[in-house]
Amino acid sequence: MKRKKDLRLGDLQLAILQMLWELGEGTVTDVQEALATSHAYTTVATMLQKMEAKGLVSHRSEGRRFIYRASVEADAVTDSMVGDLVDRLFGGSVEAMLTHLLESKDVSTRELARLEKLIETRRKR
Amino acid sequence: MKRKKDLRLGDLQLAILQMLWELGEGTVTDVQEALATSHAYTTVATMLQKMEAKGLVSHRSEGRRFIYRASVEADAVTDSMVGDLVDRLFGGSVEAMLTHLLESKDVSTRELARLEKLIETRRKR
DNA sequence: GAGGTAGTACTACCAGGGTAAAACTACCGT
DNA sequence: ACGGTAGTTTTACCCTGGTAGTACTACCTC
Repeated sequence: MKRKKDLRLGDLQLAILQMLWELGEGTVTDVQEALATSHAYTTVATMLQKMEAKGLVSHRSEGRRFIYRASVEADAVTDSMVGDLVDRLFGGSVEAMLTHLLESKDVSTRELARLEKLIETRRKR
Repeated sequence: MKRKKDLRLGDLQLAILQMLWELGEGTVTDVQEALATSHAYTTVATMLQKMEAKGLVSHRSEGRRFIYRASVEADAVTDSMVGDLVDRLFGGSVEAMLTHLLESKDVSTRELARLEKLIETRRKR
């Protein structure tokens, strides 16, 4: 019941992946411009290199420039990171995490209704 | 709507805090022995020093040894770390996080019932 | 009071995320 | 054909978490 890869990504790496998931693929410039926070061109390029070395992204050449794409799926990363936190903070109990979120966080009444519906359909399986 | 301190603690630091929350307070040896994973005495001691510098723990002397205690509350840390992940992965939407957990994770039917009840009481406020 | 011991303090690394300048290179336009 | 420029590659830091050996020191015991 253990995730094979335990990804714990920093802000920049995660943001870059998110951009690539959104764009499908893109050059360094594409990614750099798409990022919410401002980073030097070379910072993004370096990060992409490091990420490629780790197998998070891959690239193909088009002329002399690189077109990057994510080589991990969004779901896998989300699952891994959420799971990691559930493990670390709630001893692996998803229920505990859910309870925590429902109890202490600001969830609107409308959202609560939506969630109830979600649970309903979820229970029918 | 921003948390003042964005804590992103590593495994050891979090584990140490958890031990201190559980024990109330303790010496280096206490903490070291309470940890699930094995670490050299000095590793724990060094980490405690670093954590004190950051204001995560504090100590008083008793004879020549230090008694450490957490100076941050469990809730604050949990909130901060969960909130951080919600921000990073779900654009700040607690609802999205909840949906994710309900959809993709293994939650038993009994738990779903419990959660429904929780939502019920939660809605009454 | 001399020596072991239980503590803390100091010092030193490593890895990884992040940052970015500087160097190199291939191409493009005039 | 030559210079600028759009790209990549190289190099070099910083910071933090983690790891732990070594050094120092106070105390306790015989």
